[in-house]
Amino acid sequence: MIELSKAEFEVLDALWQDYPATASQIIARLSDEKQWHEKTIKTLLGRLVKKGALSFEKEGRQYIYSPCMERAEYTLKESQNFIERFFSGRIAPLVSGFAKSEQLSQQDINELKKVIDDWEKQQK
Amino acid sequence: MIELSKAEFEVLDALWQDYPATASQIIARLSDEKQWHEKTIKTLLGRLVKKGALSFEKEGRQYIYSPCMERAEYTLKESQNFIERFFSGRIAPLVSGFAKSEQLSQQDINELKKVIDDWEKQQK
DNA sequence: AAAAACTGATTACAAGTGTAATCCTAAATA
DNA sequence: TATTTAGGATTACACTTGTAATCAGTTTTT
Repeated sequence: MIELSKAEFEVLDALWQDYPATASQIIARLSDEKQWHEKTIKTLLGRLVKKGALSFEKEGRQYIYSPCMERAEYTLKESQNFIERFFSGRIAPLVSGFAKSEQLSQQDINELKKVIDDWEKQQK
Repeated sequence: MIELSKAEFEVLDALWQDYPATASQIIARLSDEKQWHEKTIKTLLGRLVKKGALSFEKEGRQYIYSPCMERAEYTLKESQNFIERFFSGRIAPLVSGFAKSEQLSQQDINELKKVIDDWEKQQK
């Protein structure tokens, strides 16, 4: 699995919002949430390319970036990894921890029910 | 939140197995799963103390270590953090991702149902 | 008592990370 | 055309992390 740092992920996440995109578009998107210097973001873009998380095409003297994988694919792998490390690969204890500490809303519960429902239909 | 590295967490996890414990007990526990040198584990213990994740008492010339927080408390915070970063704080999309990629077993589903059930009883 | 072994403390060192600044070249502007 | 500017490439630098080795003092062993 490609290992991304937190900052790298945030840049990739900005690209996932809408791609392909140029560096300056990505910088513009991030400027709302982060106080990163433009140079910082370019460094991170370079590292993402080096790690194989992004590809680009030249257009004039600019690069047009695209992610090399889908967000869902990446977050699924990260999730598996996380759940393996902290909960021996089982997902229920994570949810249970949230429930016990009253971190679950009725909406969460409804959404979870729907996920279960869909899963069961799928099995049939 | 105290930030622990992967290696640090594994050492702390070994301590959570049973504590208080001495360095050599922790080293013994870890020797099954990891090929870490004894010195490496002691370094990690030192870093955990420095970060405030462990405390110790002297007993003769040894230290008897204890974790400064419970495992459930730590994993809950990590989970919140994770879900915030990757799923904007909502837990269902994580579970849904697992479901879609066929990572959920019937047992997982049963456990999740139970969590939901308990939550609903709690609400009443 | 001298040597060996064990404990924690200190030091080491490369790779990764956050956070840019500087350099170099091409394009835009004055 | 001379200069400023915008883009990417290269360099920087402190802090963290993985992974120990060395040091220094105290028990054990011989």
